Amino acid sequence: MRLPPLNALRAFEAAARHEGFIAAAEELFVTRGAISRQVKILEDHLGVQLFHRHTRGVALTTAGRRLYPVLTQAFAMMMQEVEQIAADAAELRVICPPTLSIRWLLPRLEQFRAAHPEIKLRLTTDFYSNKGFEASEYDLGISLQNRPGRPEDIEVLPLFEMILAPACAPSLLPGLAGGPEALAQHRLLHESPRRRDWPTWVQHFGVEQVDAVSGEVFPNLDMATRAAVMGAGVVMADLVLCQDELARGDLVLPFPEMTCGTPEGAYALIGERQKWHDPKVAAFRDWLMEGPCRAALSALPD
Amino acid sequence: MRLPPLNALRAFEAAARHEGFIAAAEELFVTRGAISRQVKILEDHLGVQLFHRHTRGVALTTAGRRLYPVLTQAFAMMMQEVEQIAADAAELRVICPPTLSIRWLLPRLEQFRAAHPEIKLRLTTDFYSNKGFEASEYDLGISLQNRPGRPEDIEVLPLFEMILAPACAPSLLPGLAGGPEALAQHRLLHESPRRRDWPTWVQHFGVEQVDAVSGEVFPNLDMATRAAVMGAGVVMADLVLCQDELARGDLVLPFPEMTCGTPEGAYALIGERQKWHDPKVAAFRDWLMEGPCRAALSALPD
DNA sequence: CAATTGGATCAGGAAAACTGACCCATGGTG
DNA sequence: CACCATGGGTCAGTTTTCCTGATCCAATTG
Repeated sequence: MRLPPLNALRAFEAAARHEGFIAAAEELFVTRGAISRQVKILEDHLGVQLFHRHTRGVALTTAGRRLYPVLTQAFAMMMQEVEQIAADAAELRVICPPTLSIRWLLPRLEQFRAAHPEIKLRLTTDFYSNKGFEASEYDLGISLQNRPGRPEDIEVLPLFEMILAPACAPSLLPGLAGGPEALAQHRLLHESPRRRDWPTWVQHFGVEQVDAVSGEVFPNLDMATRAAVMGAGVVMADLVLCQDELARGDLVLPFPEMTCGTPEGAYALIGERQKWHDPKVAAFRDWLMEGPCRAALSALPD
Repeated sequence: MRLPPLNALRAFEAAARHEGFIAAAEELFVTRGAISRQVKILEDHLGVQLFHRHTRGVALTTAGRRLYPVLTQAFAMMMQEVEQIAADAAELRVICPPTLSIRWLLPRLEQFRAAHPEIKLRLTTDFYSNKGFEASEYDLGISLQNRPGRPEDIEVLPLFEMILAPACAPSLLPGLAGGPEALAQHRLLHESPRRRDWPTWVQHFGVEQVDAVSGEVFPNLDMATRAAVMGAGVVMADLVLCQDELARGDLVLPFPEMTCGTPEGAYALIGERQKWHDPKVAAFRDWLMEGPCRAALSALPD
């Protein structure tokens, strides 16, 4: 047998739940006549009375009492999942590494929220591990462009180059007037044991006197930078992420001409290919390219 | 949020199950365009893509993979209950006591089935206990008219009177020529320890010499009657239920004028009032009154 | 005993669903 | 390499379903 008309099932369920057609009609935003008719349709389909009709109100028959809870449960199941999926779909989940998040993305996010109030953006500030997409925990991530072992179905959109240059508090400037070799006499500040920014720069410019792994280590570049502002040493700064300190003069570049990139390339927006043209994803992507990225590029040399 | 259009849910479920719109369309007896449209309606409602559209076929998205099994289960739940209820509704469950069933109802039932092929009649041949209706095990019962403690909402339709008269094999007739008192010299056959047919008759005609509870007991009147045919004794026969034996001369009535009724009254069709006008119940009732009952009445005296 | 309540019914009209013809892109085939 | 078959998208027009709103009806209530 074929499943009876679904609207009739829903009308019956509402009528049974409310123990009356009028209340059911109100719930479903229709008239009593509509409920009356739908219930009759279902009864005809099943070949059983589902309600006893009294002059005042209705009462479930044996068959009706049997059908009702099953329908309630089935509709509840559907409803719950549908609501959850719709709620999740309204969200855009983004993960961004700490320094980039706190120094660049987060301050600009209010702009995005204002431009797209319909999108519930949820930002996670943390380092990204590939399993975030597999577990469908995140719709988008910000990461570095070149990463080994990235799955084939991940789109990568470069945002802006990471440009490195040593930076320190103005008080340290005199001690570095002698040129890059003078760095050997200073404490180097590292963003993490994992990243290789000092070695990259030292190797790029062949400053052999400097021990590129000496100095102090922080969990992220933000903290290393703040330490540098306090005069604790020389940080290998990212020109974009430190632009505020540089603009204010809290940090200065002892060797402004000696900048280089990294093998990891630019910061990049990454996301599963299948979600790449999702409207929310597209909105975030477009906003990022139009606003924050353009601003970032203007902070870079050349 | 409101539940999305149910037809869209059904279309999606079928499409997901078949992994394609064409197969889903065939299942639901519509065109592919209809499925395509319904799926899109659901996607718009949820604000999520449910299928990835490839040039050849479709594939569920994360959201679709999540929604699909829930819908399948919910529809299956509904379907199962609906089918069961419809199947039960097509059945008419009747319970009838053994002797009446085997000697009267069952032989005539083929007639009913032929007249109403759409009704799946299921006969239970057993004694009736009131809980049969409460447990909605039976739609109709055949019982005796007067029974203490019968609930108020049970309809009772008398069928035909139970008329008692002693009956025996022709071979015993000479021994009873002396009149009812001669019964004292014969074995009495009882239909059950519960029924009081011999005492009723003996008391009605004041045959004091006869011990109305002596003799042999059977689980039902049918067996007692068959014993009587074998010459095992004298049974207190029901004229209607023994009409075949009487007509064939296998049994004879030694005192044909001495018949009486019982305090339990007529056989009666009983059923819950709320089911009394159910079409299947009405069909059975009407058939019973028109056919078998009329025939039964003609077998009775007066 | 009139007013109210809760449902049944029906003609007419609104809304949803479907059809059928067309389009498009792709992958296999002669 | 052209061509067909496949599988889906789209849209105007039509069918079907569904709903409305008015009218009945029967029983309860004040």
